[in-house]
Amino acid sequence: MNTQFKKGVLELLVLVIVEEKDRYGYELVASVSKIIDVNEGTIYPILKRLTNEGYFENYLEESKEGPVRKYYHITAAGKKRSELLLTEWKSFSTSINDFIKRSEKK
Amino acid sequence: MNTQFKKGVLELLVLVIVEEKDRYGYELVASVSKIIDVNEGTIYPILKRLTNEGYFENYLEESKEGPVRKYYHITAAGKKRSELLLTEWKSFSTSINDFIKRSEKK
DNA sequence: ATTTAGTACTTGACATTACCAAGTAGTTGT
DNA sequence: ACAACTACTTGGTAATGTCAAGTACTAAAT
Repeated sequence: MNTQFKKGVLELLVLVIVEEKDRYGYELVASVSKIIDVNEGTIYPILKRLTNEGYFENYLEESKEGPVRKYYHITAAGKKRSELLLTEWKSFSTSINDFIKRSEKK
Repeated sequence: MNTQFKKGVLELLVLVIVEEKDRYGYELVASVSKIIDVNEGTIYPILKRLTNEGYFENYLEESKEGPVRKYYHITAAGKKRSELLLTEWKSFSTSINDFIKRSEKK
């Protein structure tokens, strides 16, 4: 799958998934992977960035099945960011898909 | 509009528009701008790249309204590339939009 | 007891692509 | 001459995803 298409969209997916409920990184990699193929080394830096930018807060919790998990919780700013990206994505993908439909009719 | 969303998609738009008929750069900037906001300095490098990669061929033609125009014509490889990107885009945007719809229902 | 597999996170080097800005230059109308 | 529009070029920058390698913990198999 074209790597370029994912740019920006992964951030949106991560925001939406964490907004639903608190998640830890490894879990997120699995969740996002169900939607589009993605790499561990891609998701973790996004989590770190979104935390630095104030969209997430994190806390640690022990696990019975492995090492400590770092959970991410969305902030108010994160919810705003999520809504903004969602709106932008819908408008963007609609524009592109409408254009494609028009060009296919010809 | 989120710059990142455009990555890869501009190449697709350019391919589809040139596939329809031969186009010159300035015209393409205008065509793509009708679909999504885009910069001159973004389109010209894409044209150069797609030509270097064998997806376009170009030729010059005089214009009555200004300097010489460089027209781009799609090659067989370009048509293949266009189809591939189109398929990938449709699959990608469908995956994302289906996920969004599911998450909004909850 | 040791190995293997699965869980969980980190990070540095790299590749790709869009933006911005500035520049060159032809044509037309004032 | 000058401004406005047409037309193309390019160098520096920013943003983000990939790859690869590494650290480390737990549980089950050998």
